[in-house]
Amino acid sequence: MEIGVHSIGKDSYMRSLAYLNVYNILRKRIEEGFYPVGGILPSEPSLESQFNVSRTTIRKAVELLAGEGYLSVRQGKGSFVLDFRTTQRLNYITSFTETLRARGYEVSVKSMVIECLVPSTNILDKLMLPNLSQVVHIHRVIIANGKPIALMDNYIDAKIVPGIETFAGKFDSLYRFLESNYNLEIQSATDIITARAATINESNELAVPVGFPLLINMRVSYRNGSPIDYAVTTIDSQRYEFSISMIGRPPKI
Amino acid sequence: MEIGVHSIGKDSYMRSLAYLNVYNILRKRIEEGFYPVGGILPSEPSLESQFNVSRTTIRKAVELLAGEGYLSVRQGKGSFVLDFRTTQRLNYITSFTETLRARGYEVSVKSMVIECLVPSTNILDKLMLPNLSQVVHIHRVIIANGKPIALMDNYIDAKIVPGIETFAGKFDSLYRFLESNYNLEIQSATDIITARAATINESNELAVPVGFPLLINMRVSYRNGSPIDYAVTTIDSQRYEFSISMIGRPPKI
DNA sequence: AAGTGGTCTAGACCACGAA
DNA sequence: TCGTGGTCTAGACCACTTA
Repeated sequence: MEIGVHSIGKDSYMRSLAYLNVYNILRKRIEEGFYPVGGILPSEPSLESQFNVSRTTIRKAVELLAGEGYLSVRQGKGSFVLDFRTTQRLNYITSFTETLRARGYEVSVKSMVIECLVPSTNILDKLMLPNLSQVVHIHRVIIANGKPIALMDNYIDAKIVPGIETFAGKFDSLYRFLESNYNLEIQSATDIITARAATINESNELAVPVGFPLLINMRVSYRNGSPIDYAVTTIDSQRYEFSISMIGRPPKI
Repeated sequence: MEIGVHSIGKDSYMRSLAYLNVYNILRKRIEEGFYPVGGILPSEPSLESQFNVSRTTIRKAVELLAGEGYLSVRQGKGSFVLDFRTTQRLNYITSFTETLRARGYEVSVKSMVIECLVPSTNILDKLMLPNLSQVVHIHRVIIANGKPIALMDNYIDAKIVPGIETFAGKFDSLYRFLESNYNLEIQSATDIITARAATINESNELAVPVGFPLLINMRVSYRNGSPIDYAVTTIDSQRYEFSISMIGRPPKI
């Protein structure tokens, strides 16, 4: 198997980094059963020569796969292929609107504003974008059973969603929209959940008193290890809860 | 999902791994303000010569710190010290006290009350116990760095933890205690996270104003499919947030 | 142009697990 | 003992930011 050594410039998403190439090929082989579930990956030295790259590169690819639940890497034994189809059911990524619908709510979007701007460095940090990058900001008010339940603010690198302004009001599940229109399939995400008191603006948009406790969910969504979307969801705490299932104890240090 | 991120600094049998040493020293400097929040870490080449290790070692330490929310690492600019608040990765079942300790907090328990009672039907439902069952209730105030951070209320079927009253004040990680003293290893759990305003009692115990937003975590822990523990954690939202990592999209319907 | 982090190489030795 | 992953070195060049 040959790996393109260097392809310079191009689109920032077509860059062929060696470890990403290895990662993508290995992942495909796992998903297609070339490396069967329960089986063992070739050893790292073997992959080195197979892909003609250094150990560092192999290890970075394997680390990504292990982090996403494809592999269990054990010193002295090898890297075992996990049943990714079941592990993914534990904490899978759900869009907020999809979750509400699954709970039997009648969901709609009251208003949607799409604008292009240069956001705060905090948001650029989350998206790992350089200074002064243009970002698309989508603001929505989510209505469940006729009453506002949450505010959603999404931030996406403007380069990867050209022309998205023309779709204002024409979608409500952003994930599904990104998948079908831009071929941007989210693979992993990290949420941070906290709580705080409602501001005046929020109390107006959500129809709750000022100071009312709100649930805040900040999510960074990734594809191939790169952040795609930063989403802040501001939720009426009286009408929504997060539910999380877990298995096992943390790795011992 | 990160692998092996929760390195504990003050481990008694601390292996002299170079990257862990660098990690611990840098983390300590950040927590003590030697590298102030908003400031910038010395460059990686500078750290190389300062610690007399290779770039790989420095990068691994920095990667750990970034993964734990201490640093924002930006190409071409540097590594910036973030305003870290404690976060919990929920992919694994973690005890609240264990998580706080892993983040370098000085954790103690201000008061612990263990009592035996017949709880509300809501709690009996969660534990799948018949009406009028006796349940052990453990109430604790968790102190982090000298200030109350959370109230913990655990409910356990009295039959499976005989004599637990005699251990009042003698443990702080309940999971570890159940594992070692009753051979009750938790295998899975489901959390529900919500938010609400602090009551008068809660405002007294947590030293926050009445009406202040609190994070509420309700967890049912299972072993062999049977509920073992129902835990309600009532948390100062200014000092703690939950972190969840997810993989993949839900199965299509 | 200079300095930063990002990637990568070609080695080396160590710690662990199985034969 | 041998093969596995875990750690580490001393370089090198690339990509991004700032000046």
